[in-house]
Amino acid sequence: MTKKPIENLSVTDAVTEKIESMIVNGTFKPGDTLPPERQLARSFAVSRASLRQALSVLEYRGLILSKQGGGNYVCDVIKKSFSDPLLDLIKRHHELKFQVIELRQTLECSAAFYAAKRATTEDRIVIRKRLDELKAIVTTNKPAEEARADLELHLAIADAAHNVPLSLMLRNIYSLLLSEIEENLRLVHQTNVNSVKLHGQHHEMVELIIAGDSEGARRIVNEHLELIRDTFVENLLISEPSNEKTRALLTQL
Amino acid sequence: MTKKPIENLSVTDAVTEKIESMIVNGTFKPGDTLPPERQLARSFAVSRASLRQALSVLEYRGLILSKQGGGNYVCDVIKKSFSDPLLDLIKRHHELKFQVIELRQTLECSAAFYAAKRATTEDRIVIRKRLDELKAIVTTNKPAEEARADLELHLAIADAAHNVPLSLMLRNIYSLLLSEIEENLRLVHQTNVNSVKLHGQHHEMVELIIAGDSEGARRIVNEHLELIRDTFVENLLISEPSNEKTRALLTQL
DNA sequence: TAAACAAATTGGCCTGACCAATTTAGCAAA
DNA sequence: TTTGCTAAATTGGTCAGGCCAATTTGTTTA
Repeated sequence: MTKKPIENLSVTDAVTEKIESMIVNGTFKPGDTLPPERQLARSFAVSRASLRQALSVLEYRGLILSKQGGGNYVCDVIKKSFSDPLLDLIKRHHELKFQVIELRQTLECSAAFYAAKRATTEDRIVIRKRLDELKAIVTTNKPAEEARADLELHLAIADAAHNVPLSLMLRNIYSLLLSEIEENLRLVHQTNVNSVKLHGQHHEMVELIIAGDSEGARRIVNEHLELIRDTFVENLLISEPSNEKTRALLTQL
Repeated sequence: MTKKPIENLSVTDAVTEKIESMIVNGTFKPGDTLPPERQLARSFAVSRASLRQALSVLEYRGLILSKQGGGNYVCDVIKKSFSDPLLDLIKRHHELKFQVIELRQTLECSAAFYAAKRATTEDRIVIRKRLDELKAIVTTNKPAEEARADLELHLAIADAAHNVPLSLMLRNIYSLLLSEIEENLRLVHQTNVNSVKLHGQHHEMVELIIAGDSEGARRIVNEHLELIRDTFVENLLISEPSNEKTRALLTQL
């Protein structure tokens, strides 16, 4: 006997699903205005408050748009919904981005440390290859591709650490920060000093890892991410110098 | 004259952002229960209906969880994003546990480092309280409760680091390792030397964090987890001495 | 000590009301 | 008729207060 999972839908959830399906199956078409809230609530036999809770979720999801005095409109462009709440959160809170970079620093330092200890011959070959590829791309001056190549190098190092959870976690962080990293690279390249420094660090960290100098590798990666972190903070200072959150951030350093 | 972009925030949206910020900046921590809706509404000077609309969006986004009669809880957001595949993996592959402990070591060292730098007065009070609770429980000789109290102390330290992703990640690791930690404690207590050492470390790490000695805190936590890691390995050696994976593990140290 | 009950707490839901933005209808002027 | 303005109706935004049901908490009882 297959036990049916108890239907634990709240009134609000039920209404949300109902309206959603009516939009999906074409009862309400994009651009349409929904019936007035009072009428809609009556037709669903729920209170206007519950209906409005449902509508607010639908609006957050980008399915409808509410205009005071106007009505509730079905959006013609279904906004891509964030499947990942954390990603969503980080996009809107800069101080979290800083924290993620900090976390990245923590994890990468360890990754380099263990990579220097445990990298196999194949690992070393891959790491060196990624470094060469990065160097080649740098000369073409294409920030997006460089960001990707940059990440590939760091990823190769992470994998060489032979710690699955560690490398999984870093992958997640990279995907979170990809656009951020592009932006940062652009900024780093505005000052030649930093640009040279960054590439020097890449070279050095690879050498140290391949040489098996775990403490040295940890140190150089720490410096590397220090530079990245500082660039990010500078970026913030330029774009939002007097922002409250920005100032709060600075007190933590 | 800088024209301010018109603040078109509805009451509901403003409340949503407010609560969200309070979660992000640590006013409400994962697992916390929010104040009752009526009280929260009063403190924001909005109606309960508006507050509830905000809460419903936050719940949809997976930031909080409402339980009728219970309260509104702050979720461990990260479960949905960072560690979902990770959790799966580790449950099915025992050899990953060692790597998780290693990851824990990495994360906790950083947590202690930042906690020493950033802990507020309240943080310090909580940390000291957790230590006292742990000490009290140690005398009762109940491994399960001691494991929980142990984790609570480490958790308090993680929270004091004021890095949301870091603390979320550690929470997941703890939940993953809870049973493992109990087992380890049992083992540690079989030798009085280690037992005394462990509790001494707890005491010392709290003192160093409260004193603001970030490097010292990092060092002592590293030693602490080194001891834990070694105990785990010894445990493996006892239970599966000639296991292939066990032997492979030893070559990595 | 532990189990069972009762009270207080808390979220879920509803009704009805008022305000503010928008739309609509009506009317007057060109 | 057309245009432009104004007032009324419509509609979403918010609030206040109330009742119900699930949960938690404290107390009593076996």
